Amino acid sequence: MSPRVTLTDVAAHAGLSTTAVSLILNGKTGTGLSEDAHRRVFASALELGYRPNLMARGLRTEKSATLGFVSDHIASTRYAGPMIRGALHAARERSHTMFITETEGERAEQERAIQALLDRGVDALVIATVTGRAVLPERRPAVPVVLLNGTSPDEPYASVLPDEAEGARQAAEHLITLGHRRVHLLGMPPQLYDHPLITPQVKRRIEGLLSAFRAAGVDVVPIPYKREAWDAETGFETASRALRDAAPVGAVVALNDAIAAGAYEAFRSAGLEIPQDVSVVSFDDDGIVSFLRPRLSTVALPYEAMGRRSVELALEGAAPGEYLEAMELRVRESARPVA
Amino acid sequence: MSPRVTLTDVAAHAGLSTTAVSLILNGKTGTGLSEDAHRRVFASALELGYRPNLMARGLRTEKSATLGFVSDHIASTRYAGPMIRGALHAARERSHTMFITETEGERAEQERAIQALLDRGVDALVIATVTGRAVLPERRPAVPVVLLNGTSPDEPYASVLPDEAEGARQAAEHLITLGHRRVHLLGMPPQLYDHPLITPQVKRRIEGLLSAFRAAGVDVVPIPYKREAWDAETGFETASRALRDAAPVGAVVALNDAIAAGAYEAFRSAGLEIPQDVSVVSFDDDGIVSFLRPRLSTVALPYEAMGRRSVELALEGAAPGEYLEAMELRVRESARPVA
DNA sequence: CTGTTAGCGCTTTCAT
DNA sequence: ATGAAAGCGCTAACAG
Repeated sequence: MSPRVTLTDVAAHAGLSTTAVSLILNGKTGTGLSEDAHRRVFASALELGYRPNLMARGLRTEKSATLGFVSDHIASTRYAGPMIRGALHAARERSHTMFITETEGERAEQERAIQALLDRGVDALVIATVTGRAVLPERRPAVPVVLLNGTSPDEPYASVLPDEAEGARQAAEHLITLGHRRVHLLGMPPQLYDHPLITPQVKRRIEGLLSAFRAAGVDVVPIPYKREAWDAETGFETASRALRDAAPVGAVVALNDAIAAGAYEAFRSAGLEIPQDVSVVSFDDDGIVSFLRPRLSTVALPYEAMGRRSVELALEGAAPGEYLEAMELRVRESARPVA
Repeated sequence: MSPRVTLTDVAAHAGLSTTAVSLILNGKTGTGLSEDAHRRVFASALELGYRPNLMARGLRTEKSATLGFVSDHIASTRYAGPMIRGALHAARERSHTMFITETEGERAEQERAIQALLDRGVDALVIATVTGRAVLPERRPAVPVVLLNGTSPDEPYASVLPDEAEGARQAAEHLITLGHRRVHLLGMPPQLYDHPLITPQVKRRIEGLLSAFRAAGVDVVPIPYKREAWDAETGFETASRALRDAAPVGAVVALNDAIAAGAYEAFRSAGLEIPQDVSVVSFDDDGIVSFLRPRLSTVALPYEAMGRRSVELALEGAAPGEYLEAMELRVRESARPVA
């Protein structure tokens, strides 16, 4: 409708030059502009409803107050949501606006997305993954890039990751403190390396568990998965196998919540009560298993905090390296002291 | 790193003016520029890796190839995901990039978000809601706006909605075709108007059901909810009440999937088999109840298609009015012919 | 067939 | 204490 109000309009209305108005509106200090000039400018801007044209400003300053969030998946998983929400909040607090794109994990699509964002002058890029495996851009963009929930094997990028080692330590510590001296690990990979499920994060989770238990002299019984999936079915199967081949089972660590859910089933079918007969501790705090009773004690993935952190780092152009976000054990009712 | 390649660079390299290059690169026709000029320009652009600066272009053309998606919730619900995905796809197909913001349904926050997006020159806005109740902008923005999954009571906006009336008709038709002559409606509102749960969409769902059943001479038994929530608990309670106060119960329509899930429980506790003893049809096709057995026959909400449609309409500046997206009955195993 | 010029709205030297 | 002028990269009248 009404043609946009520009700096020139405000200047005319305030009886000053655009220079003066720009200086004042941007809070530039040390420009001996009079008190009165300030007053007039603010009044005019307010009265006319002036809003700076950010594209024009960006053209001049090379800053767009905009950033790009490139994610492999956003709709198809419940993990993306919290990361995006955290990122969105951090961006908003810094008066930035966020472009979001979804790449389905395809390299070509990601390149297109990054290019499209760069063409629009984003100030920074966060490349997020829900799978834990980041796809790196072919050429390093000219703006800061941070990897969210994914690592860069060789090339140095800033990457935000959950502190799996410390989270694992807490899970182990919990069972140790409760007096358990023998613990089954449900969903262990048959071998630790070069396996599709084993992202660097997962490796740290497992190694953290192992080293904490070892340090405490706790007996660890790995129950590897057969199917390559960390789902409820695997949980059911590994728990059943533990009961059959490695009894007695007094405490288990499920490598994620879905496995824990399956294990619950298996233990129940076997007539065992949780936590009276067997203690369960798990990872992720995945909302989807909130229906479990007794409620699951699990180490939460800090997705929202990670999302937030990623844009903070991106906007301040943080140095390459790993930025770990704390994982926290949420103690509920699925584990208790050994009888 | 390398300073950005501009139009001027390409022009110099090709030995032409920026005008010629601009014309050629934008595929402007009818500008008798020589074949040779075309060749040289494309070659130069390619060789130098030229990418147009979209902010500069936008400053000139008033088009940014950008749009804003303003949603009340994105992380906290599983409905937002598909809408966003659909919108993202439509935007990408049209070489547009999408800003996403989350407002928590707060008017002030939404105003801020809209203003921020307008400041960045978005070409259009889609205002999405997962609650079904759109918050309208205080002043109508200067760019096209479409409401996604929400209506505008008074002011005329383009709004994309599920075709609830037709979806309801399909659900009713299904039971009618199976020979049911008496159907219980689980989760009916005590009165149809001025009730918190009753968005215009829901009203159409209910009225669609009622009119289809009435037309077929089917006996409808409404079982209103007590607690104001369409959740599993309400499903359990209404189904139990139907059994107790309005037996026999041979077929029910649950007003959404959560209610259906609760009803499953109630029927089972009462020793009834689905679908042998009672047929169940429902609405939403909410992934979260995919665990139900027998699998639920339900009328799917077309969220992804709606998301897609919303940006198509926004980008073409569609006229105010309602744009309905088809709902589809997904026939599975929860209903069968009357004995 | 091709080039000159102006200008989008803003910031930023540099003068005064 | 304030303003003139240049210029960010692009497009579009208008001339030749």
